[in-house]
Amino acid sequence: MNKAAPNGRPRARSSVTIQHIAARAGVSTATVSRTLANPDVVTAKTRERVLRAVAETGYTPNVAARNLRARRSMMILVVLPNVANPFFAQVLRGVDDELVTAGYDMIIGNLDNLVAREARYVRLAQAGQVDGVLLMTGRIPKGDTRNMDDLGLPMAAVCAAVPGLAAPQIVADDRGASIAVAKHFIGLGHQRFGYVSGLQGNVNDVQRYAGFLEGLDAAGVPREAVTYWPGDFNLRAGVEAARAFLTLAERPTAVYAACDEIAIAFIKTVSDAGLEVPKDVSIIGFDGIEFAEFISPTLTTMRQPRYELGRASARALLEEIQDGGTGERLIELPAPMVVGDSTAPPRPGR
Amino acid sequence: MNKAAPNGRPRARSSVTIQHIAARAGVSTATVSRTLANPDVVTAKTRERVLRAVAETGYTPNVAARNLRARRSMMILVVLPNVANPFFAQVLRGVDDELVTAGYDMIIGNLDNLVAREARYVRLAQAGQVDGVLLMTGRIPKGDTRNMDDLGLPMAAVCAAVPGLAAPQIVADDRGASIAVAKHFIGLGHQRFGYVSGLQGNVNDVQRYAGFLEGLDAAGVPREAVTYWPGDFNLRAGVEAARAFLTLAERPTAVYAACDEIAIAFIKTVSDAGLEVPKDVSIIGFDGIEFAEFISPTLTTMRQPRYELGRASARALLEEIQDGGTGERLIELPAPMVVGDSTAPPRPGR
DNA sequence: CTGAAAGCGCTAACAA
DNA sequence: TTGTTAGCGCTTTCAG
Repeated sequence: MNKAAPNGRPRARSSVTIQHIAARAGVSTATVSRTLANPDVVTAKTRERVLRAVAETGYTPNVAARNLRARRSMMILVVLPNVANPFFAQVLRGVDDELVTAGYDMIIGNLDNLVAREARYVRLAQAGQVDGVLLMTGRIPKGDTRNMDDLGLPMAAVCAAVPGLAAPQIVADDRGASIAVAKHFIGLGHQRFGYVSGLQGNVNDVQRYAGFLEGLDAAGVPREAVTYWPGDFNLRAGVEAARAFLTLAERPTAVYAACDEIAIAFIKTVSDAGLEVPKDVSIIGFDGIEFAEFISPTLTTMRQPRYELGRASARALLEEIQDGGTGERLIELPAPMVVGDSTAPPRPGR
Repeated sequence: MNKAAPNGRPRARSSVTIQHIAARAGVSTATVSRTLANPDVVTAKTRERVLRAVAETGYTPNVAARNLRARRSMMILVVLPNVANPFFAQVLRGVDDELVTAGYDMIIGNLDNLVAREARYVRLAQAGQVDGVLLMTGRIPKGDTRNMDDLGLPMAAVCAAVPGLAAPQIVADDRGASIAVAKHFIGLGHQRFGYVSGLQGNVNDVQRYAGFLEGLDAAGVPREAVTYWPGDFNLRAGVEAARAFLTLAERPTAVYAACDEIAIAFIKTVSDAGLEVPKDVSIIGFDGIEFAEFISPTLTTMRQPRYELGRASARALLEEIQDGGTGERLIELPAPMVVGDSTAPPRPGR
């Protein structure tokens, strides 16, 4: 038992080790280990004595020692673009629920949208700190010497597909949902369209834009009928796109936003400028965040099954860990439309 | 749960160890270790040889071994009520930013609002898995045998104060902010008030309600002039409170909501019922979430410095770890009012 | 400045 | 069924 360390030395922790338990129960350390890992393999009497000793002392096995010896950590690394983004918070809950049941915990690898931060987590993974990696970033984290996919570590991707990754990928059907958006607008009679993008180059954004164009194209809408405003996945982008929209002489009557935040900010901005939604302009968002139904007008949006995305991906990752990698496979969950009051036919004559 | 991969041994990880580096560089393992931990202590020539060997092999020290030997993990456990709550997501970003600079990573202990889940994380902490614990829950997690504060582990609390915890606590000034809310309403001329609570018994909620009453009391408002609606910190609570509000014959003209979600849902619900905000009823929320300024009318709210709460608490925890515990101390960050369009004087004659 | 050697606490062969 | 024993890969005295 070491005493209070003055200068940054490790303080006293749970100082009771497997040795103490062994001594107290009058058995070997191996028996203690067995009792804890596999109770049925020891006699009832032994088990009882060991467990009593454990209870009396409040013993908990040292994880570092166990990890070192057993070569596993029961930890999963979750790499995500930005912890502050509420979207991922929901997904994380699904991930956590699934991991906890399997006895795993999660380490958060927050990139804060900075590519430079990737290397840190590659290092962490390479150091044997985790048993698996869940990618929410849509790309393979780059390390100093090796990349995340070069570690022989079980992986899975969620939310954003990673091109060329040989691992399970669980994503929403961005393209299909976006085709549905186009169809919905077309069905209402719109003829001039706008798209406010998410982060440039983001896989989801690319898919959504592509799907939207595809859907419009199928209805014979020419590409020139679509105005594109670049953005990112934040509220600010909606404000800026709306301002650009307002300066237009001949405005689109139907705008598709890459996420709900953008859509909500767009609505707010054009409303403040005196336009009416949906009479003057219809808007559809993406994600189906909770706030969508608490603004006025309520937002028409494509609902991503965030919790289920989290669960499914965690489950897939656990399977990778257990089965040693059943490997590549793409699971696309549908993102159904939730119709709100932000969409309507265009004003006559528009 | 099974521990070993079905098909034999654990998969190949970073198989290069300090031994390999030592051999390759023609030095002892001790020298390799020193070079990596403290480069200045070896000669330039030695350093160069070791670092080359490291670079050539892509060697990364095994963390479990290091943890075991060094008795530290460079991991912080963050216990939070609910990962899915966007409020905490922001705080987490502050925490992460601070931890990363100090070389720490974080493990998320998500309680999912379930007290029963606490024990799991007490165990994790007791197992030496982390160097410190950050509590966002407003209570001390209870374990099977011991509680979180009984582990001799550095701790800090953030967002919600933990009564009787001998550790730094970093919170927003709920009480002071709520007094300001009362004053603001009073200044506008209101005389009948409502309060929609957060989760029953939650420290923050208790403080906010107390502060609100205190502020009203100071202005001579009798307790009967305040209607209380129980809730939790979710949108749904705002809907329910609003419905109750609508049934009242003589309605409050000023409502204070324990968080912005509640306020937003309240506004939506009463607006849909034909009332005008703020003409018929003024509303103030708490937190200052981003959406507050993107609804109509924009929300008056008390802005919590979420990112800063995260940073400050992480910093305090790191100090605890380094200084061996400077201990108990309460830091209250101000939560300034952001005035929106949801507050105004009551209609004449009300 | 460097090397030898002793473990950190635990698990898993292998014996008994 | 249980004990003995040999490490897992690393850091850190203690000598040299």
